[in-house]
Amino acid sequence: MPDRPASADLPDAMARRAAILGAVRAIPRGEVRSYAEVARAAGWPRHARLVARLLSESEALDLPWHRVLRADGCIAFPKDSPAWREQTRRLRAEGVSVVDGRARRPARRARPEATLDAALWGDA
DNA sequence: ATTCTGACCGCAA
DNA sequence: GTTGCGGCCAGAA
Repeated sequence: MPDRPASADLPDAMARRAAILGAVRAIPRGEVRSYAEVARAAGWPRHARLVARLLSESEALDLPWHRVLRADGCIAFPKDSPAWREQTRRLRAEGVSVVDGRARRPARRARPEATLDAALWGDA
């Protein structure tokens, strides 16, 4: 059974693409994910870079691309670039706290009684 | 085939 | 907290 020349893995590529775009669409408003998290959720760990590539291509596709950030919480674009500003704007519009191009995660507060022991063993 | 590049990551220091 | 570096994957030259 001959030929299926060079691109036997084209279907594979399509599957990855579909899964990844779906994973991006699944990010709820007001939340953010890293490229690697999206890749994992899509079932293709180690493909964080592919996520970035697909997002850059699918500009026309109406995706919540702005909810995807680097693993350190920073916007992936160069600081102060047009895209950088746009992403900041969109995130803030959804209630995400962005400081200097970086999304702040909900900070855990350390009240006196909220100690490690309290968390583990209960303080009641 | 080899090399370069990119909206990246994890981990050691 | 930060930086550096090797690792990773896919497309273009």
